[in-house]
Amino acid sequence: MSDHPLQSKSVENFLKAVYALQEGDDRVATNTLSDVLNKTAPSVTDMAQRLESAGLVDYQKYRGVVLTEAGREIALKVIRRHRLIELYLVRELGYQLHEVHGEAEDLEHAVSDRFVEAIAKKLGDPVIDPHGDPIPSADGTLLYRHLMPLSELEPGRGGVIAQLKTSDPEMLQHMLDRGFPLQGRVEVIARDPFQGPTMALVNGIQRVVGYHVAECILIETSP
Amino acid sequence: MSDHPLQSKSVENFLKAVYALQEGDDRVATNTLSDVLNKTAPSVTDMAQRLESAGLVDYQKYRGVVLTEAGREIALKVIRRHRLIELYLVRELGYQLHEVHGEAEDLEHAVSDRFVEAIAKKLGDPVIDPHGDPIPSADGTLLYRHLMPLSELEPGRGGVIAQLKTSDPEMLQHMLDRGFPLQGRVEVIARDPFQGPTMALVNGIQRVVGYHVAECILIETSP
DNA sequence: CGGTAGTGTTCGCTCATTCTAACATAAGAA
DNA sequence: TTCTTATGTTAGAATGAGCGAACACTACCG
Ligand SMILES: [Mn+2]
Ligand SMILES: [Mn+2]
Ligand SMILES: [Mn+2]
Ligand SMILES: [Mn+2]
Repeated sequence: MSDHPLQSKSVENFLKAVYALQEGDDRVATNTLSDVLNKTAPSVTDMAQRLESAGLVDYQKYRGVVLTEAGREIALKVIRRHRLIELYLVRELGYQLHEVHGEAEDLEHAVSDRFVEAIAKKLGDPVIDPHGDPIPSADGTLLYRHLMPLSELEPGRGGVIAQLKTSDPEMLQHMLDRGFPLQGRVEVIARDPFQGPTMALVNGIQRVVGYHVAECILIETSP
Repeated sequence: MSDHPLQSKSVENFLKAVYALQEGDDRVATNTLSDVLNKTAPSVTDMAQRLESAGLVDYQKYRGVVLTEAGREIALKVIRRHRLIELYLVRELGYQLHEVHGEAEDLEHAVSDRFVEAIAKKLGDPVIDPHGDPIPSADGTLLYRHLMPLSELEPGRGGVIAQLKTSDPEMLQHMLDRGFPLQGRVEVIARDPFQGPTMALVNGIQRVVGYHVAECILIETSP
């Protein structure tokens, strides 16, 4: 427990990464963060210690990190910014889907609350960003949906493409190239074994996509 | 002469400040920069030396600093960003005039070229920002206008309010409160001596404003 | 239980930014 | 011209952010 004001690009990115990796209550390993953030392990340990003493994470030597409530609040705020900015870029400034993540990754650390709420209002307080991720509300609430990876849908089952879960512009582009747009109606026809490709009908057209990509195409299933 | 990539908020703000203070060829004193940037003198000297060795300014011990061509290019680019952002905030996001400077001061360091050109296009490639400052074009050209401070206009003379030359939100608010909006048609009626107030007709209504504020209200004069 | 492979931390450095205190120079007054 | 004051620079230190090399734990295998 400390006071330190502590805020910066590095800190915000760190907290966001912890939030994203920390499913449930699991502690996040420093080396995992090292990979995700593209920083060396010593840098991550160092940041973990600084944020621990700032009260934003609970860090325990050799057993990783979890967000405190204060840390979680900041993470959600940054994620809200990120996703609203992405949507704004697509809707108001003509960005392509694959262009927005990089830009938002920087802008999220520079815009004021005033700015965020102005674009939120202009966009009509949206709840989903252009990749299909939920946008946290100003008070930190997230829309919950139970989504299944396309890679796990049995042949015969289907639904709507609800999320393209990647921030890699190349993969995103690939998904669209292969004919899997957000909101598309999809029905699985078949899947090869050994992590083979999935064949599916998307909006009535037959499409094929590899296993690892299909893992990142999330479906809101219908009976 | 060096290579260093060197780019950052501090550097960009420094170059912008030098640009603004450097009328003609005059060297800018480190202490002047110290005031404007709200940094101590040693910090400024230090930055001057680092930018000298990066080839962005010409710094001479005890005689201040001038931009090199490379430095000027960066300064103009940052100013373009700043002013386009200000205009965008007013036109598209409903900001008040006095709110935009602070926001732009941060955003100018975070937005990409892609972003700047997107908003420039959306705004119709404007040449004047919401304070009346000229917006440098992408290739660094500035609209030139010969403007006179209201404080120097003889009684009987007049013109159009072309620029409110302050970044202080309070002063800006004050100018508008006193009835001196951009584009207003103004005619000087009288002025008290000893740096006294100026009386003027603005859009037909009689107004009064103090000397120091009148110095910052720039007029495009008519015969 | 003991040993090793893999994980995670410390140590010691570097750079950018900023500050305070101490020192140096330049410019104008006498 | 010499002295004083105002202006400007160095010295020394701190903080945040990162890195590579060396060291320390854990966990799992036999
Ligand atoms: Mn994103
Ligand atoms: Mn970011
Ligand atoms: Mn401004
Ligand atoms: Mn700035």
